[in-house]
This record gives sequence, structure tokens and C-alpha cells, in this order.
Amino acid sequence: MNRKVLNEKTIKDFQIKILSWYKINKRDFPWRKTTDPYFILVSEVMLQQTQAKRVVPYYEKFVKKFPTINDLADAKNSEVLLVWSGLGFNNRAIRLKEIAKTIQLNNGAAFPEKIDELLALKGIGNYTAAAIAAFAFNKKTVVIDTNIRRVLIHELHLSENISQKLLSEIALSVIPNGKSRIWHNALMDYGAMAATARLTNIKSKSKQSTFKGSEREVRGKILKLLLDEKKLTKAKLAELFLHENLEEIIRKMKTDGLVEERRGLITIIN
DNA sequence: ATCCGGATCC
DNA sequence: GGATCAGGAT
Repeated sequence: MNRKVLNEKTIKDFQIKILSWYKINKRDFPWRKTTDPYFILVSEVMLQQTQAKRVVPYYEKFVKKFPTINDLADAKNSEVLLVWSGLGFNNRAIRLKEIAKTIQLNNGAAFPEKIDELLALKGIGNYTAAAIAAFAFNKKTVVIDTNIRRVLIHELHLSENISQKLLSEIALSVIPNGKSRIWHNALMDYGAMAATARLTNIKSKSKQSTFKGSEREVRGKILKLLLDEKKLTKAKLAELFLHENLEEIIRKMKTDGLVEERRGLITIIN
């Protein structure tokens, strides 16, 4: 059933190439100085679709303000959004807080270790669940982000159209025993610094529509304004933003749990 | 298949 | 200016 795709020598050479490169070139990030699953969770959610370098100051502010999962669970949404402000994809912040609340409620703040339990939390998908398993618990799990996918395709000469299933089998077959944590950090650094998207010409899987002039941009501005002003009437927003779809934009922000409306007053949910 | 921020790199 | 960025939910 599972035919072996790579021979032993190919695997060994690949491991040595990546790990020796990493020894010399590795990046130093604050979330690599800990194996506490709560801190790993915070970093991984922040890192979703966001350059690692840019996450660093946000991560440090965040864990200083919310040092434990209970601190985050008990925080107000507006406090969390304020620390998050500028990082983008703001519903990640709300989801992260909800995850903290769920863990606090269900497990008495005992952090779930099984992939299935992690996947059940809204805001944690395949990548983030695997990343927590690898970086917090050093589990031999298939971790594939945009960097690792590109490195595997480039270094092992795979097709860009390779199926998720086959890529996962290959990714699993090359993890050195007992070194899941360091291995996946090494692959990511190699992808981010050596086998970059530009150099390899391998296209990214996730694409985004133009941000400038988008409704997403308006959303961001509205939220930032609310963080300053605390509350605004819908009429005032209409006056400030003059957007034909303002109603729809606000509706989505409500659906995402960012804001609520009472008697024509828009506020951040607390 | 689309939507969700905003900065950073060329 | 455009592509990319440690993705996820619907």
C-alpha cells in the first residue's frame, strides 16, 4: 500500500543538508526559548499568514500582558485587540482568547496534547495543531506550512501539484527520530532564508485579493477607531467612511465577534 | 472559492 | 506596484 517514495540515502542526505545548514544559519525567536504550549499557541496563531520577524514585538507584548492561559481567558476582548492592533486578521485575536476560555473551562487550564483535541478548537487548523504538537511536545507529526511545503518540493524535486496526501507521507518519512522540534524549525528557516519563494519560483498556495481600497481595509480602520473612541454611532461611521457596503462590513464584524450594536451604537464586544 | 490585515520584500 | 507572508473558517 505505502510504497516508499524516497530511498534511505536520499532521506539521510536531505536531513544532513538541512540540519547542518540550520546549525550555522538558524534564526533566533523568543518562542523558540520555550516549550510551554500556551506560549507556542500564542506564537502560532500570530504567525498565521504573517512574517515571523514582524510577529516578534507583538508576541513579547502579548505574553507580558497575558502571562498565563488564565490571564488571557479572563481578559476583555478590547484589551486583547489593543495588544493585537496592527498585526492584522483581527478575528485571530478573538479566537485565541476563546481558545483560552475553552481550555480553562474544559480542562481546568490543562493544555490538550492530542491533535484531535487541538483541532476541535476554532482557530486551530491542521497546521497549527501539528505545530503545537511538534514545538511544545516534540511529537513526530507532519508539520507543513508554506515554507516547509516549498522546501520539500524544491529539495526533493517534487511536483508543485503534488497531492496533500503524498506530500504528507513524504514529510513524515524524512523526520529524524526524536528531533521533530528542531527539524521543523530547521525546515522553516531554510525555506524562509535559503529556498525562498522568489528564488525557487514555487508559487504559494494561499492567495489574497488586493488590500488597498478593499472592504478589509475599511474594517481595519473601523476597528482601530473603535479601540480609540470606545464607541461610535452607525451614523458617524457612515459619515466617516462613505462606503456603499458599510452595513455589510459591520454585519461581518458582528459575525466575527468583533463588535456589537445596541441602539445604533457600535462597540467592541467585551 | 472567498473572505479575513497590514507590513515587507523586491 | 505586485507577490508573499509558520492559515483557518465558511
